[in-house]
Amino acid sequence: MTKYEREIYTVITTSNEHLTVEQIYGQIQEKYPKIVLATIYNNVNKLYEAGLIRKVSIEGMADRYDHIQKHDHLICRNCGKLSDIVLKDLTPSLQEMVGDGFLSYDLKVFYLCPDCRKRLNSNTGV
Amino acid sequence: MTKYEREIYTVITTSNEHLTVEQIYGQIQEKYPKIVLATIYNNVNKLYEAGLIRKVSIEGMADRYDHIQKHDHLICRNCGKLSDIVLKDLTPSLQEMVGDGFLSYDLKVFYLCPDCRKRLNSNTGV
DNA sequence: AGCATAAGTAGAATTATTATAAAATATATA
DNA sequence: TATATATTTTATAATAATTCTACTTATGCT
Repeated sequence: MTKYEREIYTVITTSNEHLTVEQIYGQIQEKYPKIVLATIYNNVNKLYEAGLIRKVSIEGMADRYDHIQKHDHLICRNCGKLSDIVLKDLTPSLQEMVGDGFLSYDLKVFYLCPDCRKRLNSNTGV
Repeated sequence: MTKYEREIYTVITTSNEHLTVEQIYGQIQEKYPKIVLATIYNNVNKLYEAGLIRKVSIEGMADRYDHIQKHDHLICRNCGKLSDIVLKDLTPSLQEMVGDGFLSYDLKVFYLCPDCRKRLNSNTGV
């Protein structure tokens, strides 16, 4: 692992958010102001291909990167807010499938986040 | 619904494949050689926003469009081949979640399709 | 027919991302 | 240590999918 690869890995895995390449770039820049965006792309791809990080693609947004601990994603249909979710009941059946010939799965659940629900409700009668 | 909207809708919903905008374009062109790609985009987006078709986005590939009947997707990790899958055991629990505050879900299962499995196995020792 | 609205066309623009070639840095070896 | 070799980074061009904008055409209504 090169210096930048390690730095980028740390940024991604210690963040509580799901960072885009731009956001990772911003954080690495604080420490290495001369770094170039392509370097972030290169290293993020290396990490992703090595299976050390996870990629989360959501409609209409740039790709985001995440740690690999198994969890699913909850996405607000309205604002795109992305959070982690652990579906205790489902995970066993899904995990069972994996191994049974399947390699992995990707589950996204859509909802309206509390903020959007409030906002949309208060707009109902207007 | 305009002429093209209807034509595009028919192409998408009667196809057994998961078509890209380019592929839809190709099919519509056979009948209307003068149609323009942007028109396909416009109408596909209209149909999608109206909830009449479904969008399937897969890493590294252009978006694909599909009918809305509920099913999940099975994707070959190697060649990207995309097929439909109905997970009888899981669907009820997922459907239960939906309605329980959740709006919908998107489940993709990754595997190696028979062709790729064969090909990769026969390369093992080389 | 005349006008309003919606739809389609043409092509430029945008955005995220990848590719490429040169320069810099790191590593290995004699 | 000096030199060769490989790897990484930089800088910038290229690409691909998609959206935007302005203009034109079609359609529906009075």
